[in-house]
Amino acid sequence: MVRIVLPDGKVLERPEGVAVIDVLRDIGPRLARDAVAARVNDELVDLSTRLSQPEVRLSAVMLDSPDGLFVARHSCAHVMAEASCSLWPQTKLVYGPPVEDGFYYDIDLDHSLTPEDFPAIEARMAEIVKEDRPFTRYEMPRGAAMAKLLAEGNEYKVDNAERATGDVLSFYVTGTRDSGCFEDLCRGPHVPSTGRVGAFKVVQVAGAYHHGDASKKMLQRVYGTAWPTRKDLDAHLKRLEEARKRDHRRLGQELGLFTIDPLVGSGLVLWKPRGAVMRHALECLMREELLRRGYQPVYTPHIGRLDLYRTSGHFPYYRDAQFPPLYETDRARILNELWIATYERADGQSLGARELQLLDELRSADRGLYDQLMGAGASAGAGERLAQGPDGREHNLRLIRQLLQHSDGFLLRPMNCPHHIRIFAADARSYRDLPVRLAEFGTVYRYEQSGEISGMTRVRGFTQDDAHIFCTSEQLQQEIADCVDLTKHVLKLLALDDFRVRVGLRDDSDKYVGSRENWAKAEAAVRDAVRHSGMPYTEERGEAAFYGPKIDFVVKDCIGREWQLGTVQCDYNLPERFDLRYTGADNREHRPVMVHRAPFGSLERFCGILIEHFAGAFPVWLSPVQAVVCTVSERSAEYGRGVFELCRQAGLRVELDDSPERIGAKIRAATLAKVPYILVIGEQEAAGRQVNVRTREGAQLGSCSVPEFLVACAQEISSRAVSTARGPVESPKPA
RNA sequence: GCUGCUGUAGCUCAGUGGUAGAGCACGUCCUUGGUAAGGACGGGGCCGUGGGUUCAAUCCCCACCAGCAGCUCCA
Repeated sequence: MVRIVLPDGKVLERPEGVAVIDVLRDIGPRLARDAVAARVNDELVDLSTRLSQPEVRLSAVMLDSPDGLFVARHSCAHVMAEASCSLWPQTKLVYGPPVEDGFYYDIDLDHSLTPEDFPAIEARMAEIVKEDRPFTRYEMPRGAAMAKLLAEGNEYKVDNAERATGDVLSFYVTGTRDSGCFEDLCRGPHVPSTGRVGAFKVVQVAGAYHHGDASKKMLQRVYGTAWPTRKDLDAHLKRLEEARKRDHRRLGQELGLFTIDPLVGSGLVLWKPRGAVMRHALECLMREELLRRGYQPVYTPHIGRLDLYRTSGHFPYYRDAQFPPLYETDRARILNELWIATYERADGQSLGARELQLLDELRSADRGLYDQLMGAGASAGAGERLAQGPDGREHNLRLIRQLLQHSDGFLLRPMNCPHHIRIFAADARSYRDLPVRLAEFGTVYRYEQSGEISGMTRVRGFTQDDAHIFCTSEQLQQEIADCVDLTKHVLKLLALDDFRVRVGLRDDSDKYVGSRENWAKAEAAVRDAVRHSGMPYTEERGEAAFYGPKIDFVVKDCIGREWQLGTVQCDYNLPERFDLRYTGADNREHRPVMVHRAPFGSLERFCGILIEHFAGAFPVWLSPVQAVVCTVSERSAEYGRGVFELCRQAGLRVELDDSPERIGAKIRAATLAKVPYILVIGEQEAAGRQVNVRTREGAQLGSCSVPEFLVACAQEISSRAVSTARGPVESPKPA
């Protein structure tokens, strides 16, 4: 017998081998009819599953529950796969899991699918759904199953089977077993029949690498969405459409905030006046906070010598993500390329072909330098010869760097830290000076892959609200905690409360610098700080910076893509690479620790996210235009111009619309421009020396005097009152 | 970077193997109008760039550039 414990605590006893569906039927016919799957103990299973353990917990899974949708979407992926195989018999199926809001199926197909194919796929799916064939599971011993898959000749399924665990592999037939119906290697579970997958739609197709490996073949990934009912599907499609309306690329265009011009360059943001206003407001906010928290502003240039980045490790670590170096001279270019070729040569190998070629180039470009390098000239000592042997790598790297002292290349800076480090190093530092906190809105340049560039969120030139803290290891804990606090503070101020915290740690790859001990200390410090902050967080291996672990604040944009905003990073390694020191209380030299941190992250990305967060309807303190004076007719225009001037003198960002349009059109224009306050000025207002206040939400707040309005605005602005597009909008309350 | 799609007026988009259209925006004029669109007229286009096919290319083919979606990457 099997003891079956139901969610309400009731216990049923049934013979061993009883099917879940039969148990549900005994509980209630409607339950049995509506369930799409079941949870047995903690496992999701088919309704046809037979119970064999002596005691189990059992609950029915309904289509409209998260579990039910997960199962139905997976089943829907099978239906889509069957449709594809039916339309294009050469389709090779790869992998088709449920995902948030839907599912996808990766396929290998010579015909490249376009949205024009979707109606045919959907039509075929609808037929399969209408046939309402059962999902029938059958199992085979691993050996037999592998033989079957090999015979079928789909190398992807063979690969999937090899990766699957267990002695038994399962298949699902949409129909009865051996009926010749579509079947697929699959772990399951599935809904009882194809009629139960809900309302679906094929939404897009795009490329995807097999196993996410860029060196592997590119497959076609067909995305679908599925919901319990047609109504739910429509609501989802509607939500997507609404989300697209708040896309910062669209709103940035519509509201005139920024533009990106191919003539200037891909991924380079041009801030138009209105966008610049909101960025400036954010910068002011941050400056106030930094001064309050003991930071010191600095300014540094946007480029630096290559040798700076050799010291830091940025060059050549991230060379393919950097704009190519600027070279003063051809000999600097050749020497640099020689340095890179030498650097990339594995230890213990002799000079490579590239090195020899560059040496040839150097000989014809600059014989003197060549002789110096090769030791043939009279001035060169034997020790300066370019070492040919297997152990010459380190020697040659040093030698080339030495020769580059005369004329080097420059790099558009990919990060600000090396410049700030050199400011720290410029003075003798005592422990009494620490922590030193150097802050700068520092613009950096990274050569992002062309396919990655997107609006303001992924660009090639951006400004970080950056700062570097140099402190003792005793101070480290508090400094990290303060940075986390600052980041939380600004996110809260902007009502950006939908973020997650990610602690990025190193993995075993070779992209990290520094010793294990340094990393262990840094990771402990970061983990400790975030734990003390009380925020939920996830630890992710392989997400660290190359010099240290970090705490990232990650938000989603309006179409669900995740972006890193604020970051706090702990670094024992760059102080070592730059040989930073301070004098301790013991009058001995000590190594400081660094914290890299940027609460906004990049102003470009942050503003992009803010645009979407507020759907362009910024709080008054951030609004590019805070009020528009709209005159009703020429008769009130002069008074209107006076009101405009008064507002402007009071420091309000105000515009005047005294055009010959009708008042309705002016209000419409101001509303669409999402200006928070519209001041309607007619003869009545002129007679009473008042303004009539209307909000972009359409509320008419009545009339008040100009000073009253200005005081209310000033209060709203100085308090940095925030209302999101979702929530209610606070307004001044004119009399 | 990879796969696919797209590129026509400032913006959103029609369109055709015989050198182009709409709406919005913009300009001028008329209208003096009270809380989301008053009317008339007008200016504006190397049809992304470079090659090719063709008597003829915005349209067909190729390459490049740029944008979009996804994948991969992201200090």
